[in-house]
Amino acid sequence: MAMRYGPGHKEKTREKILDAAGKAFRKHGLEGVGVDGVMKAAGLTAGGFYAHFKNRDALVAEAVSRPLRQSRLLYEKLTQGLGGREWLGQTARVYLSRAHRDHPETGCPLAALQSELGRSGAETRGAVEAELESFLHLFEEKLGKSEKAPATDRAIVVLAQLVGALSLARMVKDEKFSDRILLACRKFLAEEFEAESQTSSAP
Amino acid sequence: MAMRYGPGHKEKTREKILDAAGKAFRKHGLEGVGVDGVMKAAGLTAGGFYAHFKNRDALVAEAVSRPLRQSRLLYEKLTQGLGGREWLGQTARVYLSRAHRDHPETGCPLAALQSELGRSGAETRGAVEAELESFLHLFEEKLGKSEKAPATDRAIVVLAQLVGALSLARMVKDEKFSDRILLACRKFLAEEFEAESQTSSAP
DNA sequence: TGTACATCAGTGAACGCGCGTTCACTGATGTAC
DNA sequence: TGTACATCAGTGAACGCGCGTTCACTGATGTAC
Repeated sequence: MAMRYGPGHKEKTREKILDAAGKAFRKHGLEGVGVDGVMKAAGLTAGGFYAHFKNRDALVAEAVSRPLRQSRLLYEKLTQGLGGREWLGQTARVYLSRAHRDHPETGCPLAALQSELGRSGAETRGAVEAELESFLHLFEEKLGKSEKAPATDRAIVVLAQLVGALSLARMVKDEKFSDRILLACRKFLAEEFEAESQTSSAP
Repeated sequence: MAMRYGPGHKEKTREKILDAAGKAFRKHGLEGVGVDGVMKAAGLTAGGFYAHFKNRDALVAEAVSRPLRQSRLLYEKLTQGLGGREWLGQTARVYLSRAHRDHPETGCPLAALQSELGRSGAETRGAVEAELESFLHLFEEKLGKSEKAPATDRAIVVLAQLVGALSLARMVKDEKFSDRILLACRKFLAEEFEAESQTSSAP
């Protein structure tokens, strides 16, 4: 019972697979779900997979970098006009929220797959690095430089803080403890990080 | 050709397995190496494994929490007498070093296994959480409180920064870029983090 | 408009392989006499 | 001191299972006449 509806539908199926894979990998890890599981989640059977992707590695690279790119584009729109402390406060509040912590499957792939990405092949690592640089450029623009550190360094520190804090919060078992980690780091970024920072709001 | 040398040798074999597993898991991930691979790395055959551990999960829990505990005990000795800025500067220099980045197999399990730990079973997560709390207590003592934040919050922020920065540095492909991540976060911790902190050096 | 055919996205069974785990066996050590 | 036996850490073959990948097949769609 094959269901096909004219041209353009292969592309839609491909996107369904990528969406399912993106969620499954973030939820269960890059090795926690197989081709069969991804295809089942997309409402398909395993055999059809190779009509869309060369092999499993190609799927991983795309399924990780795609949501990174998508959320950056969305995020650029959402924070348009914001900059400096205002921007940082809102970013920290959203990124270090309980909702984000409890739903890795729709959240940041960097935090969800951190250690596994460090061990991934060249294809995946390259795609991730490019997206990571784009995020840093955005952060630089929003944060600006300070008396002591250039904008790039400040962007790196903020990104490391965000990603590290969310990972720690997901690692601990006790929910109160986890909440405290989120709150402490959110407060730090919103209230203490380089209080004298020069804002350079985007146009 | 079984090699056995009297009492106490089973315990030594068990430790050899744990050492091999600790390194292998940090290098290849919790799912990147199997019982067979761990036993081979320890110079043994797969079958003998179950004389030492109930099952694979029991090995994982112990192989992750043991190096955490060991490095904390060592680290407590090494930083005895230090506190405040001096302590933080040295900690950042060692943790965010290129040597640490390039050798996850002997480094911090939190950074090496971050995302996988977030998905581990209750046994592993519980063991990790206990060790993580011990580290935070040590950090609190060393850092002390500031005008704006209690010691616990400051300890959490520093730990998140360390773990997040090392993970980012391991994720990117370009070495110069990776070096810059380490340097930026090291500088931040050593020179900018709450410059007016009250030191409370351990006795 | 209606029939015959080509296309090709998706199916589902099959493959070889490595995994975690089990178990009958081996053989060096420590003990009994 | 010397021989016979019990112990038990470690061996290695075997198991059932799920993985990534292949491939002959299916059947709804679009096209030709």
